[in-house]
Amino acid sequence: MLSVTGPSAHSCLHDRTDGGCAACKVRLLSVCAALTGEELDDLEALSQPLHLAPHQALFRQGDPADAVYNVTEGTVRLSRLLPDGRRHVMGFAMVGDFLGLALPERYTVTAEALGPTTLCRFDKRAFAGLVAAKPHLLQRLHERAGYELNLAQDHMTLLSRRSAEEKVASFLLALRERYARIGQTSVTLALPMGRQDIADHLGLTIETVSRLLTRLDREKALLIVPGGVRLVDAGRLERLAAA
Amino acid sequence: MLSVTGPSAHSCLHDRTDGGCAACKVRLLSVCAALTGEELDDLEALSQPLHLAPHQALFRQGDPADAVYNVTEGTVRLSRLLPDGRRHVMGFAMVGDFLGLALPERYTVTAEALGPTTLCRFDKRAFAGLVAAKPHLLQRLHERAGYELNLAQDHMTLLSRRSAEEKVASFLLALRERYARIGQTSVTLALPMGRQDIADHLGLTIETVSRLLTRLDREKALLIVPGGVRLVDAGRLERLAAA
DNA sequence: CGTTAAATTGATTCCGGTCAACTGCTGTGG
DNA sequence: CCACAGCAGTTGACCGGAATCAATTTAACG
Repeated sequence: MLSVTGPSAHSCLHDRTDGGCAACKVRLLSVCAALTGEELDDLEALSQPLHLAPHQALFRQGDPADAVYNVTEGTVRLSRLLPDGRRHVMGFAMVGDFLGLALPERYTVTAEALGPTTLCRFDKRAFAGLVAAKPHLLQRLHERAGYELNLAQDHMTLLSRRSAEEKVASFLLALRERYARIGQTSVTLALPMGRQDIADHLGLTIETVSRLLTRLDREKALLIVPGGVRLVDAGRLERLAAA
Repeated sequence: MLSVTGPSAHSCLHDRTDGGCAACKVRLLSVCAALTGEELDDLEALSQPLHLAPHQALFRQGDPADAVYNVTEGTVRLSRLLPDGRRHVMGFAMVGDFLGLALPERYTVTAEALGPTTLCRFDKRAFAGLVAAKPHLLQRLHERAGYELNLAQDHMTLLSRRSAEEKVASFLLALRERYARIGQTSVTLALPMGRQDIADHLGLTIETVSRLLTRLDREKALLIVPGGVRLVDAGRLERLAAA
């Protein structure tokens, strides 16, 4: 299906039989990194592995928020629907990302799996209890929230002050950056999301995204491959994005 | 100068001689609301009143972040400068707003006073110490960060998916909402920021903002007055913003 | 009153949106 | 095994909203 996604889905490492949180390969990427030893055992007692099929919704905008999640495999699309039907894709949660950072009453976005996805689910009340008991976990959540806020501000700047071409180039580079952060370094970039998702993320139309990708392909800045793009001339993209 | 800003600047109530934090009129609006009694005394010991003249910078993007602030009077413009000179105004901090929520290493935005402004300054190290000692203060900071994140997401949606007219209408209504939150309820809305600031906040040009305001004036949805606008037909603005 | 910055207004351009047709892939059922 | 339905993506023609360029008017202040 996706020819460039690398190793396919496997069982959730948060599953107790697999060694639990201590062995979780996304632990150091996630808020769980705030915890050690027996604290991890407490966390593990709360965790429930969860598997989503492609296009399956994890939760919807407006639903009462009864759980928080940690993505361990795959990609989740976070979006908002406007009253008139227009959609805005806030972002994409990838391996190590935490959903429900702010511990809100109700979810403010809809979360849907883009492909086969696994997560760790934590009951919100129980998790909130743990947070209340472990200040450095709260500390870590807050740091993460600050980081997210910063990303959100970057994205605002992108949305408000940049041309379509700059948006697409920045998007690809930001995605490469995120893959690098989770140890995926390849010139070929998987795009688990569709063109419409990219458009709704960048405030463009699907046609514009398509046109720009083909143009960048034609100009040999990248190569469109099934399920992703190969960044042939990353320097050129960087120049476009920086402008 | 501004004919609609109401009572003019007065001395910072965080000043010890004025009764200190306990008497601070913005306390319940700010993160300080997390604290009570003697904890407030601890906070107060750290607080330094600060006065800014119009257009004076509080800190600049990239500066080492050595303090956090609470706005007690006036309005602060938060902006980012892009390498090529384009500017994005992230938002406006008003009475009760906290600057430096995420306790970052370096400021990610530039903060400048729009008019005469007073703030409480807290040394960051000292404040961080207090936060570490008082989990419910951290809790409160984190709640606030979540709220900010939510606002940022709303604004992203606004920037990416709405027409110029919707942007301007939404901006005015959001501003009214914020004034209401701090007890300012008047049909006349003060606009302490200039047209260029509004444009840079909404991802528009100054000409477009000016044209739209004039049009809304001509259509009797609002009335442009020195230093602000009078919302004559708020219902109409709401219909425009909701679209 | 004169100087300067902010805001408004007008003419024109152009980027990205809209509408529409087409391509190609994938899966399904006869 | 092929026909075809259905959908994602691409491509083209055209249009329109906001940007750009350019004066001009208004307000602010010494």
